[in-house]
Amino acid sequence: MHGSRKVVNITRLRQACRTCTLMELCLPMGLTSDDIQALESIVHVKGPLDRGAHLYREGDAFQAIYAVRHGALKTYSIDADGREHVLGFHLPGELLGLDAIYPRYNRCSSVALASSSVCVLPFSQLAELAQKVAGLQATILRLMSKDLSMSANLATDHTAEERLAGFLLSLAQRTGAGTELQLAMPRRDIASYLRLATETVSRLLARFQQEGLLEVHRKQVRLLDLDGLRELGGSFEMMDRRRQRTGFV
Amino acid sequence: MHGSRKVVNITRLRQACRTCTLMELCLPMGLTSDDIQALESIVHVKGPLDRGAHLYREGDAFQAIYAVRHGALKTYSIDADGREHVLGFHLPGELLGLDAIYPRYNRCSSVALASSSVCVLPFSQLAELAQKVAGLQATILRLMSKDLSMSANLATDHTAEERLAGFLLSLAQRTGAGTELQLAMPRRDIASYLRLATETVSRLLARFQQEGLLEVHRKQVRLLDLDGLRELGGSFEMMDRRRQRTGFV
DNA sequence: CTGTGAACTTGATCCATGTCAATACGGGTC
DNA sequence: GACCCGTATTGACATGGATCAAGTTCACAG
Repeated sequence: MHGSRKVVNITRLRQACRTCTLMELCLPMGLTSDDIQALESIVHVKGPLDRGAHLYREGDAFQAIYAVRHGALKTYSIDADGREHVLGFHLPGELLGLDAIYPRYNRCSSVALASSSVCVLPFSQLAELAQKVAGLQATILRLMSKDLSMSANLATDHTAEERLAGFLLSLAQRTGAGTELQLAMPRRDIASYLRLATETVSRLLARFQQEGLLEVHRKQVRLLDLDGLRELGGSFEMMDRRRQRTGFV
Repeated sequence: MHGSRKVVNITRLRQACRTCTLMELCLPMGLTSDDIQALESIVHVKGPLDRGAHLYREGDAFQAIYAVRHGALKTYSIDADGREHVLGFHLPGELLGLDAIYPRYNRCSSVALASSSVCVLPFSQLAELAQKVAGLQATILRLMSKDLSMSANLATDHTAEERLAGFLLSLAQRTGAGTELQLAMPRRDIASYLRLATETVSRLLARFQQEGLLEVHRKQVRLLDLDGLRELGGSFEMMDRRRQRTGFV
């Protein structure tokens, strides 16, 4: 764990947003080439983060927000009784750490679910730049607004069935991989995120499979009947048409 | 409904943020006098909205965000089965409509729970101004970040007991009225927001009263044992010390 | 003061989901 | 290929909260 540091730590690389396949999902979205150049000058890449490595921890002073480049991360907090609660999953192109702006320290921890890398966006510099670049300010506001919509979505679904179906649809959309899902997170994390027992997730997946809605084997999921799933968990459906991914990181 | 229009419609008043008792909670927070003057020039007051009057409806094009001046509003959406889901309550000093920035139309409706008035902040002008006034951009980002934290809080509590206790603590803090709460919303709305049955809310309030945690009579609630309530629903506790209200609208 | 309807409370019952307990699988390593 | 251990599945049972069904209280109108 110590000796591997030298190998792992390829941080502080400059990031070329202009050639990043995630450009259409991420902050540079809609910016001019000049604006993106300015953005690149304050961004650097961090990673790869091994599975289990933390990006930040609850209580850390707020310094930066992050954009996922590849891999997957989860955010979680530990409650008074020591139980872990998963607050969200973060896939390539998505921002991370926005909830720390207000309290000025992180109220949750963030850990890699698989080997991952992120773009680090030092917040004070980012805010300063957004002051000059209207399109950047607009993009940040829009992405934060999207996160607000997403949490409202989770809130609307109530039964276990609805939440799991909605979660799978949401994942399918966010990964852009069509109907073929590779779950980056263990059942326990899905359950925690949806506030269900691990066993319930397992049983529901089995039932969905019996009903012909999907095929599941461990972390491999193939969605067979999208309409059927939508009937169960419709509200998770997101509104973003641009999210159709074209490339892969 | 039609004839009363003339009386109700005292909209388009200019708002003097500088003398508003909510200044410390709302957008002008931390701005210079000049900046606030610029803000005032784009803000106008709308109201009073009678109980049941809508501020905006699901599907409306996104034009403005709103700051509650007095009263209380709820946001809700109607699902595919026609059931209403309460997404949030909005008290004086709080912003409303931020979730519509991203999709550019409102994904939920907003209705007054009691006679209310709001400041209307036309978004394009607000964004333009935030471009010039760094403190305003910072304030907007911070308030949006706070909303993200709040939704994470709701997500963390699981049992009915925890959610209701947390909700009451949150309300007490947000109203700043100490331990004396006047619930603006009916039980049905509390239940919908916390994803419980109305009867469960009623029973839990009765139980909390039996246990000496609070006194409740219809919409009047007096919190007697804050520590006891915190033990049940601790995670709702907010981090904002400035939220201690000094005045009243 | 009395009537009316909506909001709330209380009680009885049921069921979805949590909990506890085995068991099975599969990816690593040697 | 065989062992190992964390992850996932499956089963049996317990229970919190939903649902159904009366009542009760209160705000308000007349």
